[in-house]
Amino acid sequence: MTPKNTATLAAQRAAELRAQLEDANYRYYVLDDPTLADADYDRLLRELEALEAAHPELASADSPTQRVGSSPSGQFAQVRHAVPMLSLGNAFSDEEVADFVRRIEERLDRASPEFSVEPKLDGLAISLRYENGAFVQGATRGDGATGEDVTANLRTVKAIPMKLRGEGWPALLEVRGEVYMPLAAFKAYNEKAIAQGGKVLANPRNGAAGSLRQLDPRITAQRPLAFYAYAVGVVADDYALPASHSATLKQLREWGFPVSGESGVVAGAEGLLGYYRQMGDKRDALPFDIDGVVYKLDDYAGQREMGFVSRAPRWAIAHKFPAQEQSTVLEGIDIQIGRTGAATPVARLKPVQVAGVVVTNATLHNADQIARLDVRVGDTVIVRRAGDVIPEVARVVPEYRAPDAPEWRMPEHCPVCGSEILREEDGVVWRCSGGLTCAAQRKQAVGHFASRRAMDIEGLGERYIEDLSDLGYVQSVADLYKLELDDLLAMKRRADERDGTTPETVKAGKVATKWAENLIEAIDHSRNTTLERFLFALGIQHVGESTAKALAVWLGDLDLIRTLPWPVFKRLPDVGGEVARALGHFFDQRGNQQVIDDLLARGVRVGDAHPPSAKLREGLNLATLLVDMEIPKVTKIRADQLAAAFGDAQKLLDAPEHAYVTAGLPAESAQTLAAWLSVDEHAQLLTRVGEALQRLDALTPAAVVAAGGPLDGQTAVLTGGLDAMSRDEAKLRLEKLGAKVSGSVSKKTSFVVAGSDAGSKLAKAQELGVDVWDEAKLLAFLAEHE
DNA sequence: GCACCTCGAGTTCC
DNA sequence: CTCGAGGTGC
Repeated sequence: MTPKNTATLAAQRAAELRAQLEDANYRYYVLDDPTLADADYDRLLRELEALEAAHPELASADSPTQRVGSSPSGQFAQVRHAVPMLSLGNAFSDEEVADFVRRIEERLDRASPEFSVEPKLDGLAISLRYENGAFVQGATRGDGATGEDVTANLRTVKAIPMKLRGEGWPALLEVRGEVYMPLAAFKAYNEKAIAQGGKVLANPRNGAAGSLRQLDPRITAQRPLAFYAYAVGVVADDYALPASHSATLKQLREWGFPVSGESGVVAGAEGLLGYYRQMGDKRDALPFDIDGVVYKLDDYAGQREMGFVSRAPRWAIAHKFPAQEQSTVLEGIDIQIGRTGAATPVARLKPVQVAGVVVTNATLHNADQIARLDVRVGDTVIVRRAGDVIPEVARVVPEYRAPDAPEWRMPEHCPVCGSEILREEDGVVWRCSGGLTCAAQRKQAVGHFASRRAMDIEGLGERYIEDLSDLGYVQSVADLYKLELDDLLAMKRRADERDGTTPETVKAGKVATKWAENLIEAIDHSRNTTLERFLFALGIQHVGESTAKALAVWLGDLDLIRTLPWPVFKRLPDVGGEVARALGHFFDQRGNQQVIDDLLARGVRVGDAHPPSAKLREGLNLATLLVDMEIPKVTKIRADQLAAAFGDAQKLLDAPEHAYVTAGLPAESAQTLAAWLSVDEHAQLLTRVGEALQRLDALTPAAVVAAGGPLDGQTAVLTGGLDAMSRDEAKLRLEKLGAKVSGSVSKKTSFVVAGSDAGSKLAKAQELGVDVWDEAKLLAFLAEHE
């Protein structure tokens, strides 16, 4: 084969590859109907790259290979827009939109004119110039009259066609549109950046703007940008555009430009407002950020007649959504003490409307977060209500900082009780060390105890707990069961006096009595509870509903649980060292034992005790417990040897070091063990383990709980609201049929019950291909099997 | 040791 | 509801 032939073949193949790759881009970005797998796309692209490298004469600026970015260009040149890029007037209310429509109706003397409507993307406006169908220059909006030449960067945006498709296009064409970063791409980019320790993009808009202003197009090429066209700027003189904006958009799409699928045509003010609400509802589900919608009078004749006021057209307007982000002043940083003593800094903000609600507080999570954001009291900050409802401080506006604003530091003492605030070793959380001596922790402990999922004392809310605690009626949760009607009435009287409120009790004495009677009744009602609720109510660290239930099911007896040494807890599924130690630590405290005694003495009943389950007992012996005690150098094998040789914890403890060697341990291990056991604390633990074993041996283990429900072994997840019953009830009924009801969806989930307004869990279920039940299916299933 | 699955804990506003 | 971290299985 002659070199010439090779070159011709290469040229043919290159043209073929370019066509295929551009077609793939078009299908992906414009038609939203990808036909080529990513891997195939990459393969074709690499083949083309190789060809172009071997035959430099084939290289061309509009080749798809150029979309990976060429070398840095130094600086951006200025580009003058022949037709200025417009700015739009804004409307924030229905009236402003009605006014806008009325002005047009009056001027054109036409009722209910038609408007082209489209979402307003939160990105960066650009202009693209095509000469003879080829992309030659792209520029940012700049000030509207002059922008920057970002051609090389725009070549890397795959949604922008390098060549126009179809035919009949004008010799000169300028297309305007928005470059943006899709949310999924933004998220993926940041996740990757975090994993690699790189710089994170603040938000999709900044991501798009920053990416386009990169001097090195190779960096832009790595940013996942997309594009939507929304207008035509300059067009060759001899070319007649369609007569309306909507027809022009259609034409642009045929030429290969992505046009928003959310655009449309509506008539009159009602049409516009209807579209606005529709997009508002859809907003969170869109794959990109929008900050409003844009209305444009559809026909060009009407547009010409309306004309401009200064630089904004009278025939178009942007209708903005209430801002998701607002700036406000950080007036202070308070410390909130949680139930476990966690000290959480909370931003006190000058009240500001964000996305429809007035925000005055926002969490700052922890001290690390404050350091990361570098927030200082007095700063102007940007507050955001992002995808979720909870407001957060997104960032600081450094320009407005007072020069002498000091860095914020975690206070050394608890603002409530004055105890030291300490940080856990290599943890992020700072904690008040006061424990239950801290009024804040005490109040929250009572609140947790009384909460619906714990002891369920109806009517005992934050306010009463506050008063009961401050006025000295309730110090510990056990005091609740000491309260009498007169105490509550006296407390109310004192609280009213303290606050200077005129007690309405003078006139409505009966009402006040009724309130107190109800509370006494609710407290009395809570005396009858279950072991799992009781254990959960105690508020032991790391022990939530699920762990409390495991303790109740597997061990079955409060008297047993409150005396067991911590290694025994490790035998339970999903209980490891951390949780087991927390349990042991809780029950080791005399004060906690006293509270339990008081509760029982004052009539709290936790239901009938049952012996530990047989399944637990099978795996519970000296050998396993020795492993669970986390003794250095004592592996499973060593523990088996020791258990076999000594049989009993006390004998092991009393034995001299050489006996361990006789039992089979290497000298070094024996020495380590002896040293470990010489610590009093460790010896006592082993003694208690031995006693616990003896105690357990004396009990007849409970038979394995009878299985056989129709949902045995299945894991269900509930999301959204149900009409026929509460989620709690649904959970209970599913559990009765043998299902485990969990909070998060994973591959292991058997099915998800999705009620109304189901959120991310439903999405996750669909993503993982997990079965989804609607409420009807749930009801049918319950009806059939209960 | 790593990846995945769960659970616990904390949080705002009406 | 989400984040962080504990627990477990590979």
